Amino acid sequence: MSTILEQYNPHDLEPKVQEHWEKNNTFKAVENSNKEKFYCLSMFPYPSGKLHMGHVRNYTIGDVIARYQRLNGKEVMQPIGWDSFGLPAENAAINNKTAPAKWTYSNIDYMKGQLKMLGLSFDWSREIATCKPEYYKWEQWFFTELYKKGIVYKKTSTVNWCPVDQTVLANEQVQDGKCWRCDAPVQIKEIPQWFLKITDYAEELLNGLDTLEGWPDTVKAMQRNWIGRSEGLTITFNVKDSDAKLDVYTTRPDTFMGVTYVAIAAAHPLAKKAAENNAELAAFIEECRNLKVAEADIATMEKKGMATGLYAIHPLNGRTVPIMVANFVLMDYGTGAVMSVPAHDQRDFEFAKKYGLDIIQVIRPADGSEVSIADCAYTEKGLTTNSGKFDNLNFKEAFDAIAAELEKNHQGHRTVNYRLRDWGVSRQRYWGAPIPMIYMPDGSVQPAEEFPVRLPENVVMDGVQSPIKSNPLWAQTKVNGVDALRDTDTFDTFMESSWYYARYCCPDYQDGMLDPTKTGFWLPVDQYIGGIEHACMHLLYARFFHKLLRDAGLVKGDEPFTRLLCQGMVLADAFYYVGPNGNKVWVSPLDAICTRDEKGNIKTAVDKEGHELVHAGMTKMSKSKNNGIDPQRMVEQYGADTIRLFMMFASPAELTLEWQESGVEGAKRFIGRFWNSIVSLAQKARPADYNPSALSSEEKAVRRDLHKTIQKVTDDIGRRQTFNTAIAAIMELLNKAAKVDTSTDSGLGLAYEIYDAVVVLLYPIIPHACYRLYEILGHSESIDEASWPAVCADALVEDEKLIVVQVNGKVRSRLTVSADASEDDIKAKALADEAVKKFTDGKELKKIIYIKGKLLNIVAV
RNA sequence: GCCAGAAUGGCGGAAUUGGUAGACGCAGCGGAUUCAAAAUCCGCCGGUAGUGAUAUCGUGAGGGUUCAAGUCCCUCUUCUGGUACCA
Repeated sequence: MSTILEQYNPHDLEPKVQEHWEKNNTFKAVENSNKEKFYCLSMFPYPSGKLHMGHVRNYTIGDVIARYQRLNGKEVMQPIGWDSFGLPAENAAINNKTAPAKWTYSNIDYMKGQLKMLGLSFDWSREIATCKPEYYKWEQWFFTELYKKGIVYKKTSTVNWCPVDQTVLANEQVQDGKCWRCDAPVQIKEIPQWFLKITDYAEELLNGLDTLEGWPDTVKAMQRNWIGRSEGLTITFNVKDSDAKLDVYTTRPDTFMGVTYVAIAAAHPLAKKAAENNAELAAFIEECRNLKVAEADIATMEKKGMATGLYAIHPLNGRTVPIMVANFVLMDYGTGAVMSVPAHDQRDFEFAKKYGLDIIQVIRPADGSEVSIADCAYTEKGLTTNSGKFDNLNFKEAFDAIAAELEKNHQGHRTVNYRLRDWGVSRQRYWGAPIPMIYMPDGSVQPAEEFPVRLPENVVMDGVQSPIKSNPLWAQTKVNGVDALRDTDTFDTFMESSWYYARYCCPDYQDGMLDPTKTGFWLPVDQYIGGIEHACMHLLYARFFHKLLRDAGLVKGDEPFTRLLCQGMVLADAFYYVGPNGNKVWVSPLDAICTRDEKGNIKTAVDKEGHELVHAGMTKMSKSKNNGIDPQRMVEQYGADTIRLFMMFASPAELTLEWQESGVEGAKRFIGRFWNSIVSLAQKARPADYNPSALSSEEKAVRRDLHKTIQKVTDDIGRRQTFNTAIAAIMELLNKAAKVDTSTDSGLGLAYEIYDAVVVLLYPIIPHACYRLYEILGHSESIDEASWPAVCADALVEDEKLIVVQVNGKVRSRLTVSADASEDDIKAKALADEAVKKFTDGKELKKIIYIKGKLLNIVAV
């Protein structure tokens, strides 16, 4: 027998195993299989330059599920590609004096190598990059089809405008209300843009959530709130001494008699008209432009307003109420006007107090109690009061009565309203798919007919203007011999990510956007995995697109993703110091030298150059905060299996994961121990005849643990998706297995049974090590062809059970009883127990609660 | 602001349907091995009182429901994600 035992050396082993997979096309997914299909998809990455830990977490989770399903006999498709259009490429291109395309393609190359190092079981033959014309041409085609169907329309909408650079800014590019490049205060500007009518599908998108049993409730709740269906009233106010009318929408018609003013957007036509003869108002309207378009900014800014001098006439009580311009009312949303009931809405209340507007209480508590509206609005629903003939009605009665009255007068009607807004897809940027629309000299618009409308890749970025806008030649085209101009805007990149999952089914299909046969086979995606940050936007857009594709006959079924797992962020400590210009300079946590208090919290930190650092806490790993931990460096140091194991063990998938180097060390030690156990076991040949029923009772107990563990790991990975507890259960089992005496044939047989099973249980998580260990255990076929271990029901039978005995809810004793002990036996034994008697002596037994096979609680006073 | 999460030992976390709080791992401490170190192996490891058996307190804060609450309900605090042009 050889005395040199094979050492665990991931740097030697992992590339070899990966080469084997690549050579054998092990993970190529085929449609003509007799196995059940399983489509496992992780959200594709933006090729930012390097893989980050968020990617590693995402793809490791996906890979564990994919490999688990393969072991369970499924034909698994796990594709990967690149979400390769987007803003960062433009910024990087400027910084690195290169073209976005070149930068993007080289990033893809590099990151592809990094993904391969992780040993992920992707079918690389299906790789997609969305910035390639072969991909986006179909999106452009589909957009023109949607245009023909009336799903696409154009309207003006607001953007962040830098008046100095004369360019549109993303919300991200606005910092403290100023342009990130030139520091000029940003303004709101209205420009014409293309929209997709997602609101036409609002009801279906909302109702569809009820069918998504495999989605987390939290995501469904977020989408429900995002769609924000409400039932209310659209009410028309006449404007005093004018023909103009104002439409408002309210979900609280019961408060209607308490309206004391109407607020309109600064961009509202009435406001503009009123400002013509009012310099002060014109100045205020101008001031309202100094804003960011982001909802969070609007919601938290100081609420300001100014009277227009115009009055609206209340349709039911004839009262004239002032029309105010308010900075928090936006023309984009709803009708650009809102009715205000300060007595029963907190924002209206504060606004009314500030500008001396009337506050009239029209709702009182239903229980008859008094409520003061001196300090804040009363926003509960109750009974109407001070409402004339509508008095003493509850919410629904008041709603119905007021709606009926307004409908009779033709001044209002019931409306179902959605918070969801139509999807604006125009971007004034270069690095995206050109919008395939053409403007004719007569002002008409028509869709392009040839695809792709190609984006030039060899361009020079000036840092301000899109190259397809600054080069007038690009837009020039001819339609039937007539000179015309192309749209120079590009698509929102959420367009590409809304249908990539379907294109993976047929990445090379030339005859159309999608091959219905292939999508029919693979769709829906059985398991989708991605970050919770996409809960509302990407996941809603993709669901919407799926319905559009369905209506075009390109896919079947109503929903694209059957089961969804939203992984948490990967966090690391972030540090910065304040630079010479008052800017924050972020320092990598690897370069921060910390002192900690007795609780282990970071007290002070300095970097190598001696800058005193501010600890910004554990935050999402990001480029902007320079707190990314480089996965490649980690794989080079520890091996892919160790990184995979740590990621799956350190935290449940849906929660945040805090990067801790010591935890990685622990993961590596575990693999090493597991390796050594198997290598030394394999020094002894398998016993020829292994008979589990001949095991000693101690051995039987360990075998029971093995089969309980198989059962638990199956449930944890397959149903619960709590990979961390699956790993903990395996560790626990292996701690016990290490104590099995292998000097007897029965013990040796048991050890082989355990390690044969555990190698397969761990294969989804640490595939490289398990690949080799399976060989070392003496199996002739590859572990890639193995099957998930089966639970042996006989092994699970227990002859004893543990009953916890409580007195008044506190644990006082534990009883081991035979498995068939009756409730009365257990009660008698518990009451006779010394430790129990100590707490029941001299007391009256009120009752005894027995939870079968688990617990007995004696209530004694 | 609004929507959705999260908070449990020194740390990451476990407790699946209201039923033993702290599984598993990290760090730490003690020991074995070693010339020594690394690696490895064994043991201990929430607070307080006690030599100990044990008792008692303890799951962000404050209330409540229950025989029983980390878990359910109400109020609040802090942190995280999203908030429609970052992806």
